[in-house]
Amino acid sequence: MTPPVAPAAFSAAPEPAKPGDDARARLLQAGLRLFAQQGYSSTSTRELAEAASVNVASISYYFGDKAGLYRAVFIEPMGAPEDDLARFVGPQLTLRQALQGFYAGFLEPLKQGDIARQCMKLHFREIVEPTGLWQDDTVYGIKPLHEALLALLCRHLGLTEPDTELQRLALCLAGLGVHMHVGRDINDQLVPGINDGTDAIDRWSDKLVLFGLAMVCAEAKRRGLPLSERDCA
Amino acid sequence: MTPPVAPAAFSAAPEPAKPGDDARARLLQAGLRLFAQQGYSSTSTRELAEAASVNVASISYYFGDKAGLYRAVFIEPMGAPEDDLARFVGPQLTLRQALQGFYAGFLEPLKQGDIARQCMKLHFREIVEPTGLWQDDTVYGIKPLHEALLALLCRHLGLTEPDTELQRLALCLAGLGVHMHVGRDINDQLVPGINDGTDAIDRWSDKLVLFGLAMVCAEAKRRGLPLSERDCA
DNA sequence: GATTGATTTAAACAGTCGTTTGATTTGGAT
DNA sequence: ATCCAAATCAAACGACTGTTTAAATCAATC
Repeated sequence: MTPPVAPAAFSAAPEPAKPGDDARARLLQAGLRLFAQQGYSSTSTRELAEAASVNVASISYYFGDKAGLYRAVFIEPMGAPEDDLARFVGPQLTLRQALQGFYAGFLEPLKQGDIARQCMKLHFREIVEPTGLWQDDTVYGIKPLHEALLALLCRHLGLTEPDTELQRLALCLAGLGVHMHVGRDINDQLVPGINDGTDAIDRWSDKLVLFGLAMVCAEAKRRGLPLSERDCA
Repeated sequence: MTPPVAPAAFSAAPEPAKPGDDARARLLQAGLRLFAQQGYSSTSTRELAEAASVNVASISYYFGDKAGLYRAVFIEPMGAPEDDLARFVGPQLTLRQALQGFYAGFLEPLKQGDIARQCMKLHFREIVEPTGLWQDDTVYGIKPLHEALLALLCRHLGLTEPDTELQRLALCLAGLGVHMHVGRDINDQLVPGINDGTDAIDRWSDKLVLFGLAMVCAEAKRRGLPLSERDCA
C-alpha cells in the first residue's frame, strides 16, 4: 500500500523486460528513453507502461503521477555535479588543461552507454522546452558551472571581476559543448557518420578544446592582455 | 465551401484580435506564437482557436488540420533562403566579411519584432524535436547553408575538398549561431539582461565574428596553412 | 427581396489523455 | 494453513484531444 522510497536501482541493461525485474527500475529506464527521445508531453503514460512492461497504474503507484516519474528520471541518475566541477576548477591547471576537463565533462557521457547519452539529452532538452522543473536545476545544476567557468576565465585573463564581454565568452564556450548534445541529430544528418565510433567523440573533444582556446585567446588579444605562451602559441 | 489558398497575409500587429480581421491571418499569428513558445504537441487546437479569437473549426477549414496549420506557420513567413546565402557567399569577400554576413543572418531576426524571433525559434526547435516536416526543410533550408559554409572555408583555407575536420569546424561555427536562439532563454537566466536592447545583439554579432574568426585561424594554424594577415592578425 | 457562395458557429463525434478504483495475485512471516 | 501487506491487474473515470457536422450568419450578386 505504501509506495517505496526510491532505491534508485538503475540497470544499464537494454529494454527486454525480464519478468522478475523490478517494475520501478524498468519504469525509470523506459521513462528516460522515451522522455529524452520524444519529450514530456508527447509521451503518454500507456506508452511508458507498455515500454516498461508494467501496468499503467504502476506509474502513480511508484511515482504519484507522470510528472513524478519525469522528476525521478530527471534527477535520480544524476551524478553529483561536483564531479564535473572538479575536472576544471583546479587552480594549478593550465588554461588548456582546464578546457580539456570542461569539455570532457560535456562529451564523456556520449562515449558511455545509451543511458548517459539519453540522460544528457533529457537535461539539455529542458533548455529548449522548459517544464518548470528546470528552474530548480538551473540554480543547482548549471549555474555553478557557469560561475566556475567565469572564475576560471578571470584567473587566466587577470581580471578581478567578470564583465559583460566575459559573460558572452563563457556562454559561447558552454554553447559549443551544449550544441554537441542538442544538435547531435542534425549534425549527423548534415554530415553522416560524424559521430560514429568512440574516437569520433575524442576528436570532437580535441576540436572543442582547440576552438575554445582560440576563443579565449582572441578575447585576451582584444583586451590587450598577455596570456601564457604555451596556451596561445 | 472551398477553403482559400494562402494569401499569406501576415500582419506584424500584436495579438488583440480586431473583429473585422482575417481569421486565417490571426490563426497563423497565434500559431506561430504558441508553437514557438510551447511546441507542437503541447499546443491544442482549442488553445490556438481561442488565442486567435476564431472558432475551432476554422483550423480545419483553412488548413485541413492542425498539422496543416503548423506547416503553414513554418513555411509561409519564411523569406527566400537565398537571402541568407547571398550575405556571405560572395567570392570577393574577406573571411571576416563573410563571417559577419553569416552571423548577421543568424542574429538579425533577433533585432526585428517578436514575429521574426518566434519564427527562428520555431525552426530551431525542429532541430531538437523533429516533427517529420523537418527532413524536407533540412534539404532545402539549412543543408545549402552548410554546404556554402564549407565552400567558403575551403576557399579561404586553400583546400580543394572538405575533410572531416573541416566539417567539424563548419558545424561548430554554425552551432555558435544556433545557440544564440535555442539557448536564449537560459542565457538570459544565467546572465540577466545579456540580450536586452538592440545594441546587445550587435555586440553579440561582433563577438561571434571574433570567435568564429579565431576558430578558423586556429584550424588553419593546426594545418600549417597560411591565412591572410588582416584576418588572423 | 431572393439567391448564392463563403464564412462562422455551437454541438457532437470517436478517441486518447492521466488517474483512480477495487479486486486479485504474490511472497514471506506467523 | 493463516494472515498481511506489497504488488499487480483489468476496468473504468472524467477531462481533454483533433476533427466533423449541419445549421446559422454574412456579403455580395442578380
